[in-house]
Amino acid sequence: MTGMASRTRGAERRREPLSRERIVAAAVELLDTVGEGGLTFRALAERLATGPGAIYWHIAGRSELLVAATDAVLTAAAVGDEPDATPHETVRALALGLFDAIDEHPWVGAQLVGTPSQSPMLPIFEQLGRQVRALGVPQGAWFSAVSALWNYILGVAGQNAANARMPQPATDRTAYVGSVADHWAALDADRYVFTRTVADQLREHDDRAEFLTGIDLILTGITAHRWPAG
Amino acid sequence: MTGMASRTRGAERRREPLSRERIVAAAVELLDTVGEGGLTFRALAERLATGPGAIYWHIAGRSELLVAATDAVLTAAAVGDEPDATPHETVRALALGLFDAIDEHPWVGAQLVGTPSQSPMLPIFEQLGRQVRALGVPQGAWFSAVSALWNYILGVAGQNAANARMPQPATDRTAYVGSVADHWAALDADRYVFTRTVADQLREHDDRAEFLTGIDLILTGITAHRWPAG
DNA sequence: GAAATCTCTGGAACGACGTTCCAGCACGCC
DNA sequence: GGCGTGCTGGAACGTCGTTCCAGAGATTTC
Repeated sequence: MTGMASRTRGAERRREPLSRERIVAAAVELLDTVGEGGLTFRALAERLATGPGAIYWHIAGRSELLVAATDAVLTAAAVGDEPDATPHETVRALALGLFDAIDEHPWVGAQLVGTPSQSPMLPIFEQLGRQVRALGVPQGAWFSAVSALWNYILGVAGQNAANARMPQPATDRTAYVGSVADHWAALDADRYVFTRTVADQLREHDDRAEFLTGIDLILTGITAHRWPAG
Repeated sequence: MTGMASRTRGAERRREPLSRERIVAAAVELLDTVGEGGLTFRALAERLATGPGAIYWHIAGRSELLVAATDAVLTAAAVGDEPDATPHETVRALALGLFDAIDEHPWVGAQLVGTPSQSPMLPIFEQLGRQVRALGVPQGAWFSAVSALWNYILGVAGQNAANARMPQPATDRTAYVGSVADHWAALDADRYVFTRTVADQLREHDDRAEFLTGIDLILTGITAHRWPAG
């Protein structure tokens, strides 16, 4: 497509025309810089040098824009599967790809937990399912096993989104975790024995490694669980 | 202006004054009947026969109101622990209590995933932690093990909240699940082999039982996992 | 008992939002 | 030229969270 006026209009327009892709790209940029609440049709219009009404010609509304933005980020972060990897490794790679995408764009996490199984997630669900099948889980338990993985991943996604929303957008994350850990360590000694004990583990933990540990945990459970006959 | 008799009968009490509790109770009622988006300071004021400004004397803002409503529901649903129960049974009871509370008030699920570890959840975290400890997990892995349970529970909470938000508030849930299952069954036969296969499991699954299966799965993983030395 | 003070009320108003409406532009086609 | 169509962008509508404030009761002070 060297597009020498093959389909484009003869004269170059003054500005690049609006398009669904340009709008979605601007929306992702806005979401990344100012957060979920910062995505406004007015701000978006200003960034695109137009008015709010023009955007509605290309996109039905705010929710469709959020779905499109999520889809754009997720398909860009899609993981190609290594043919020689074990099911365990493949699940880890899939989950890590999701984690990193959500870590980079926390609003994606909020969007994923806020809407029921959406189209951009279906391929990931499928890939997870195939690995579960390859782990030798009996067919009657496929749905349960994948659901466990699924809900865990969405839970972490939601927590990441919530953490990114809480303090000032630029506050240091370790400082925030540290303040929560301080709070835990100062709890009542009798009623919160356990929480006090793990305060330091909270302070020093690494989100990404912890997420992977949870994945391993569930995979261990999936293979070790005594599934009901079926 | 002849109103000398503006005073009501002596026995008739004046309208019950506003109070934080009355406001929170009305908010929970509103959230249960019209959903998360239906909680409006104007609707709340109308229900309390007052103006929006009066509410702000007792409660700082919308988010504090949501936290207070969540706290009210969660403390009302708190589970007392049976002394003779195994750790496994106790975790199941705790998780089920949370599940049922969220099932009855789906907006609680959205609230829990939308805010970082909040005060009303700390007791539950503590109780979960004690059971994990009782399961024999090495101390260095306490935080990881509880986090896995935690994130799974929050993931299910978020999905429940999302499901309750999607269709018309009164639409039958099984009909909705059925339509999703139909969609899954009609997917491309090559690219979605697995998803097609589990479409019927999705259609016939029971949310509550599935949730419990996931809990069992993670508990199995926690006890069977080869924790790193520490 | 009058006046001052405090607590609490509720209606009006502000600014921002999502969304709709519509007058008008630039083009493709006759 | 005229005309229709695809697209633009600014104005406007209704609703939201929130703030403001004049004042009603109740309570205290003189």
